[in-house]
Amino acid sequence: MNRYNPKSFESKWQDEWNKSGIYKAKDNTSKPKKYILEYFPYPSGAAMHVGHVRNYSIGDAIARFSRMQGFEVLHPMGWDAFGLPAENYAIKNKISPAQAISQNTTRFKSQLNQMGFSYDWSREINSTDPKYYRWTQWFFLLLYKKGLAYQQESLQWWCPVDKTVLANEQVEAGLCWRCGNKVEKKSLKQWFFKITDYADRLLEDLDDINWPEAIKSMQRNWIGKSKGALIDFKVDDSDKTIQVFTTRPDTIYGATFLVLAPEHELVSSITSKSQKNSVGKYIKDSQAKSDIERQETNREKTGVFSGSYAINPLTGEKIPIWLADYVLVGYGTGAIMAVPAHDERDFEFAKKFNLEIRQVISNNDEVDGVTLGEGSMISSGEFTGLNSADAREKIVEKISAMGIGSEKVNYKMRDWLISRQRYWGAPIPIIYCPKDGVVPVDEDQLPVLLPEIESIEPSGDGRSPLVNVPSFVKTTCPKCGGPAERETDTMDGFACSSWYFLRFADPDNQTVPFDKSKADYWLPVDEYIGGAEHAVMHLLYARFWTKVMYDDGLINFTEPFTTLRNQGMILAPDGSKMSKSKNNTIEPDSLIESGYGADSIRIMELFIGPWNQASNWSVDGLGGSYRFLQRVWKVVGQYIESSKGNLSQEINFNIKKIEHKTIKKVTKDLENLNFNTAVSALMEYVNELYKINQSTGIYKDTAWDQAIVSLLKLLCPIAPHITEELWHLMGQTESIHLTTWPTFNESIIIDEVFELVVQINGKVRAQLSVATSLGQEELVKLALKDEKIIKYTKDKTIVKTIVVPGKLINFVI
RNA sequence: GGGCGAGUGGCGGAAUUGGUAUACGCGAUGGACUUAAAAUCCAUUGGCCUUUAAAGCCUUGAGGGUUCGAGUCCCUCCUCGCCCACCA
Repeated sequence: MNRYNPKSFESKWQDEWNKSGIYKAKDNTSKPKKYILEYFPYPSGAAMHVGHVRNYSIGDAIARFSRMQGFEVLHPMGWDAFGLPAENYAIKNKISPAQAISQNTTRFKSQLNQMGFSYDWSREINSTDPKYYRWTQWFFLLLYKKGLAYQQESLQWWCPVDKTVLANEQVEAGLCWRCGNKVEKKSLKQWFFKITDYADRLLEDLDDINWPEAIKSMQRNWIGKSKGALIDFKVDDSDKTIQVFTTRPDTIYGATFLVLAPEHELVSSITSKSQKNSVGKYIKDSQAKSDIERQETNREKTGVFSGSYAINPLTGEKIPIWLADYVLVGYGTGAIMAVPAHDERDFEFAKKFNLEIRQVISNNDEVDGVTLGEGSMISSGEFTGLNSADAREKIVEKISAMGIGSEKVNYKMRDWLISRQRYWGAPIPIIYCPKDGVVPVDEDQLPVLLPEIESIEPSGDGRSPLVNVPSFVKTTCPKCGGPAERETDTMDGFACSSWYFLRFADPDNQTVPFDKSKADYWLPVDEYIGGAEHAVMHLLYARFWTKVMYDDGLINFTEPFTTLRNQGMILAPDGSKMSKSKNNTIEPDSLIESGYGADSIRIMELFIGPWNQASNWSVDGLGGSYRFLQRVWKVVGQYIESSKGNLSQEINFNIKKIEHKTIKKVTKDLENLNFNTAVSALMEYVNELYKINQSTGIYKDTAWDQAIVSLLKLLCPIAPHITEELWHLMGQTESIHLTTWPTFNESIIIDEVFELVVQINGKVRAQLSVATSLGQEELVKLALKDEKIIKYTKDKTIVKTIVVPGKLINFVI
C-alpha cells in the first residue's frame, strides 16, 4: 500500500460526489428532515481563509453526521453578492460588478469544493441573479401592500465615503459598519421598512428559540423596550406644550427643570430674546461635534438655558427649560423632565448649572445625593407615603384624567432604512407618475432589471448612478399609462439575505418565491451556523420578514432559525484577527497544495478547541492532524493487505470493547458538537488499535473487521476523503457517506474489573484492580488489606468510610 | 458604567457535572534509522528535583467557606476577552 497522500485521491472523490449527487436533498420525504445552514458567504475579492473554513467544517460535520443518523438533510450553499464590496472591487479592477461576482464565486466555490463540503449544489442561489432578486422585489411589494414600506424625508445617516445612506443598525459608534469612516447626517427622502411594528413580537419570540444568550441580549438591547409615560408640560406665557417621555412618572414632583435636545423642533420658538445668542452658539457647537464625541461617556455635561419656563403640571411650579446634548433627539420625544435627585445624568447637570435638586423618593440606596430605584414617596402631595411603584400607576392615572399624558411604551429600535444610492443592488420596484404619484410596479412586470451600465460610480449629488440611465429611468405609469420615472435607489443588501433560507427550499420556482409545501417541509432552519457579527442586522431583519410572511399566510412558522450557533473565530498564529489588509490570512488552498490535504485542515479546524471558542491557527498543530490521518491510513492499510490471523478470544474481545466505547463517546460528542473531544477519542482509538497490531503482529481477525468499519464511519463526517478512499480500497462499492451510523452495545462496554481508588482523608493512597462484581463490604475488606493502606491506618481509628461504587473508597481517620 | 464569557503544564486544551487534575495534540529533550537532513518510529516530559528510583509534599488567577472529597458549589477580590454604552 502507498503512503498516505491526500493529493492522490481528494479531488477524485470531490468529482465523484458531485457527479453522483449523493448530497442532493429530496423534498417531502417521509424521513425526519434536518436543515443545516451556514450563512451564505459574500464572495468578495479576498478569498476564504481558514477562519471561514471553520464555519463550514462545523456545518458539514453536522450535516454528514445527521445524514448517517437517518435524517433527510438540506445543506445548501449560495452567494450573498449585492452590495458595496463587490461594487468597489469592480471599480478598482475596472470590471463590472457582475463580472467581479462571477470571478469571485468561481474562486469561492472551488475553495469550498476542494474542502469536500457536502453541499447540494443543485440548489445554489445567487442574490444578484434576476431570477432571485425578482422575488426580493416581490417581497418589497408585499411589504408595501401591507403598509410596511413607506417613504419619509428626515435626517439620515450618510456615509460620505460609501456615498450612501445607512440604516441605524449599520452605524456603529458613529462609524460606517462597512468602511469604518465617520458618518454624517443628511436630510433625504428614503424608503423604510416598518420593523418597529414588529418590535414586541421580535422581543417576545426570543424566549422560544435556542440561540446564544449573548445574541438574544444584544437583540433585546437593540429593540430597547421601556415602559413609561408621555407627559405634556405647558410652556409658561405661551400656547406651546413640550411633551416628554419618562420611565419614572412617579418622580414628577422632583422634576425641577426640562431639557430639550438641541435639535428639538420647539427650540427656536421657546428661546427668549436675551438667550438667542447663547442658544444659537450652543446649537452650532453641538452640531460641530462629531457623533463620536457626542457619544463619549463621562463627558462633562454641557447645556444652555432657553430663557423660557414650563409649568410642572402637578406642582404648578415654574421650572426652567434648558437645552443639552445629553438628550438625544432620536429617542423618546427628544425632551425630558429632569429629576436630578433620582437620575445620575440630571444630577450631574443640575450640579453644574446650579439647578434645584429635590428628593421625592426615599430608600437606603442613596449615593452622593442621588437615590436610584424604588422607594417610598416623600414631598409628593397626595402621593406621599405610597411606594413608588404604586405611585407610578396612580400618577399616570391622574395625568391621563387631566388630559395631559398617557402611558407609553417606547423602543430604541428605529425603522429599517433600505434605500441605497448605489448601483449594485436590487432596484426598488416603484414608479413615480406626475399624475398618480407613487405607484408600485405590477407583480407580473418583475423583475425590474438592473441595467448594465458603463459608469457605476455614485452620481455625486447623493443619488444613485441609475439617474443617468434614461432607458432605465423613463417608463410608463402602470396606472395611467402616461410617462413616468422609476425609483433609482436600490435595496439594502440585507433585504436579499432576509429570505434566502426560504429560497433554498425551492430554488428554481418561477411562479412564486417558494412553494409553500416545500417550505413547510424544510423550514425552519434547524441549525444555523455563523459568526456573531450578524447579531442585530441580518438576524433581526430575517426574523422580521419571517413574521411578515407568516402574517400573510406564506409560511406556517414565525421564527426562521430554531437553533443558532456562533462559531469561535480562528485568529492568526499571533492572536490577531486575520484580514487581507494585515496580510496575515492563511488560505486552505496553499495548505492543500503543500500536501496536508483537506481532511487534515478539517480535523484541525475542529480539534483546535471548542467549536464556539476563538483559537489561534497553528501550522504545527496541522502537522499533528496529518500524522493522525497517516496513522489511520497505516492501520487500515495493514488490515487491507493482511490475511486473516488468529488472535486470542481475549484480544478479539478487547478490540471489540474499545470499538464500542469509542462509538459511544464519538456519538455523544457529535450530538453535543464536542468536535475536539470526538477527534481526541478517535486518536486514542487509533493509537490503541495500532498498539495491538504492533504487539500481536496480526492486523486482521474477526474483531478487526468491525473495528475498521467503525473507525472509518466515525471519522467520515470530519474527514470525508480519506475514509471514502479506504472504504473503497476495502472493496466497498457504495459511498461511505451513504452508510448508517454505527451503534454500540452497552453490555460489551461494561468492564469486568476496574481500578479502585483508595483514599485516606481524600488523598489517593492506593489503586487496586478489582472485580466489578464485588459488593461494597468486600471492596472495603480488600482495601484494608492493601499494604499502603495498612501503613496509613495502623494505630488509627477509621471514623468514617465512604464507598462510591465502581470508583473509590475514602477512609476518614 | 452596564451585559455576557473566560482564567488549568512551555502552548492549544481535557476532566463522565462533586469522586485518580493535566486525556488528546503541539512543542521540547534523548534515542533508532540515515553519509546527512527531512520523514517515520521508540522513550521521557506539571513543580519542589541538577542522576535515577522509591517515597513525600505542592499545584487548576488570589484569598476564604461548604464537604469525607472542590478545577467543578458558595462568598470576596484580581486579570483578560467580546458586545453595548448619556436610552430619560
